[in-house]
Amino acid sequence: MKEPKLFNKIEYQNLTDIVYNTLKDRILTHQLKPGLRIVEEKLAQEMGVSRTPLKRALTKLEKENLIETIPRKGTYIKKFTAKEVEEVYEVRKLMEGYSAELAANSILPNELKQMRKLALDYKKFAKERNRLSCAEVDVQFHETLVKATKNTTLLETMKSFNLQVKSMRMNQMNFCEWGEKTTKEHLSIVDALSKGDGKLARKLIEEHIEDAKRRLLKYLEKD
Amino acid sequence: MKEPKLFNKIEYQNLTDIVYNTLKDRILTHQLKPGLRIVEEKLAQEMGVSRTPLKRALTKLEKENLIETIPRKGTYIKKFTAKEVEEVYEVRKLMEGYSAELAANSILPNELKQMRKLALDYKKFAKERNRLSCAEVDVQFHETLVKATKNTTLLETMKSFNLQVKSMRMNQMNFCEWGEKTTKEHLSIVDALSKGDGKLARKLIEEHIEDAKRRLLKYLEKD
DNA sequence: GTATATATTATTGTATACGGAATGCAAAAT
DNA sequence: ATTTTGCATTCCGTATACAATAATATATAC
Repeated sequence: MKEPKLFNKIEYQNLTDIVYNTLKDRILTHQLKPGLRIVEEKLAQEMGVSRTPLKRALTKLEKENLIETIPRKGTYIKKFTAKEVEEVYEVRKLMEGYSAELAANSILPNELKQMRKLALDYKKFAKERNRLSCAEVDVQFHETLVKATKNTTLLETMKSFNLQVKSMRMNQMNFCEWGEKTTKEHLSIVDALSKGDGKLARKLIEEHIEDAKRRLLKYLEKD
Repeated sequence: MKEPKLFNKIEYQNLTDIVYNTLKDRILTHQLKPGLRIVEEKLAQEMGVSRTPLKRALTKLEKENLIETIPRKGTYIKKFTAKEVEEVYEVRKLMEGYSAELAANSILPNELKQMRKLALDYKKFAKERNRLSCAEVDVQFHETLVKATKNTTLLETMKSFNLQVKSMRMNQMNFCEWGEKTTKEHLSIVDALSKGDGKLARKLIEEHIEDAKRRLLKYLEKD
């Protein structure tokens, strides 16, 4: 008999982690703009911490390809080139195509349900022109798909990639314009999965990502 | 008219990078054994540096999944479970299968040449029972394949994975036993690539990695 | 003797200090 | 006018110091 827990473990967050998460958010939402130089002392003071935890947070972000550090020079918010966008989306296609085919046999009912919900949430947020929420729900949809493979390593890799994806498409102002289309595509992917049709699911998601890539690249060209 | 350069750029290596590279080597060769606890002060003294650069190096290694840090407790050399081995090898199959198919159309003559050389080097080292060199040459063979796709992002991801692969199979004492078989398989992959037969190259490398996975898992069971 | 409380030690997390490299600018030299 | 040099400033890399927490040992109560 399981007794209800009165308390959840309070998890200690060290300054490094807080700084890391805060910075990550500011970078992904482009409040810290790509190309910007980070001066450690200044930023540390603004955040009310010393350079020690800041530097550690920066080291982590560097490993995630969200900032670039040139030794003895400085650190800069990462600016993604068109080639990198192209490459990251290719890898996404690869990973998610594989996931779709595999997940068709292993996805759990509640995962299907969750994906359907996320697809509909997207529609709602798109109507409200809430870009940030659209982006977030979209990422979650795709991550749930990969999660359904039960391959934690793949999921972690995917998550790391999605950080870059978020930053890459942050500027895309017409993100919500495609709410209807995206939702329809997402739902048809869920459909294919629920029917256990892996080949179809793979085809659909690959096209879906390819589309998104093309839209994004076209958008970037205009800059 | 290009005048000959008298000087190459002197590249500065900061302590963090030196410590990072040294530790990485010791971890991958299991001179630092999986499960071992790292006490910062002690290790820093042994290496003759302060905790500052050491800590930064550890942060990097953590992002590469070579060590685990529990806040306020300690950091430990990563021990891989059978499930993780399984997962990493699945992702490898995915990435390299894709690379093989793609590379069949984009691989350059000198890349083909290099792969052939690496395959033969493997044979040589296997005869000499030089496990470390075998492992190194093997990794290079596979990385060259991915490099041939010209997708830098994919290559970087692959490299990061290969660090874990190296650690995972370090204990496998019978690594050289399979020199003949491995070399034959590597050469047949090069063959398929040189003929531009992407489908075949994919099939061959997927089987090759699947084989390696099975051997490794069987080996681990005995522990 | 076991369990609880307290003191001690070990170790991590963070702040600070300092040397030295990079940068920018003004003065000197060409 | 243009280049070069010297100097001041800014900023990064590293060492060190200190605070906070976890682990361990010791003492005390029952």
